[in-house]
Amino acid sequence: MTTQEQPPAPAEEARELDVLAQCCPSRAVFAELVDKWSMLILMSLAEFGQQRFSELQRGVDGVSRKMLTQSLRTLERNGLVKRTVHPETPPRVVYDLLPLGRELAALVAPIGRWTEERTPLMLAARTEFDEAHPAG
Amino acid sequence: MTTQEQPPAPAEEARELDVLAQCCPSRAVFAELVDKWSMLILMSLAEFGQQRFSELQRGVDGVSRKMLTQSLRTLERNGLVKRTVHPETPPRVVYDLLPLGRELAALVAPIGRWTEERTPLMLAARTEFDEAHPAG
DNA sequence: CGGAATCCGAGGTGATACTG
DNA sequence: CAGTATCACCTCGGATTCCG
Repeated sequence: MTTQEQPPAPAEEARELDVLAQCCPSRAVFAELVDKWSMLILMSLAEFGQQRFSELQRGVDGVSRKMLTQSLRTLERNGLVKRTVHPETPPRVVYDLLPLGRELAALVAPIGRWTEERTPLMLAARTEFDEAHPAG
Repeated sequence: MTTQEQPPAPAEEARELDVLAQCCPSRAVFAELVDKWSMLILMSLAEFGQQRFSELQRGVDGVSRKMLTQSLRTLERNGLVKRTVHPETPPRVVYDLLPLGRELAALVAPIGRWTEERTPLMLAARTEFDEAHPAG
């Protein structure tokens, strides 16, 4: 990507959008989406399809109602997730991925699978590291 | 993946993404790595190659020394990054990706590029959402 | 220069209670 | 059921200072 310094873009949107730069809007968006709960929610929705609030809370193990609500709101606000309220009694609220969310979920899933594959290696590395650094 | 001994396997219920289960070791690893700063650091190292501490601090815009140190330690401890101290004066410490880190960086980079591409869409979605939910 | 140590405020967590 | 509200924590992250 923007590996080498391009000549200063002449006030064009050809300007390098780099998430590494704090000033870039994409950086703030990145910080909002790259969140532990948000990514797990995306994975759950991508794997099991649309789910109710309580299903998500059970699916994404360990998430509190507060954080689940908050993360879903963020995902909804950025156009990644659709929230549908079915006016029944008791009420039924279903969350589903929008195209934008499906795109990101497709990129996130490999990280989940990679983590599962490589966890043994990383746990071994931890042990080695901790033995080499007994003090701290 | 399903590293640990399965308790009385409650029938099927075979999860494909163990990272969603709190009990699975990969979940804790995932939570450690899926961190804003860690991912930005990986992107910087992947894009610009090995870098010194101060270079990383300038490259990953906005990161404090504390969080940079902490994130680098975590990455080092899990075997993703190698820390090399050159005994000079002033001291020179260089960080570089290990194979494991290169693997993850390759998965993270697309998310960064995707964020940059889709930021305009998400900002638009935000505006729409905020207008539809004036109360908050 | 590359941290470690310290302090401190913001924000996440869990429990509980309440609403529509 | 799907939240919101509140409170008591307690961890996290930023700023500052000090050290080899």
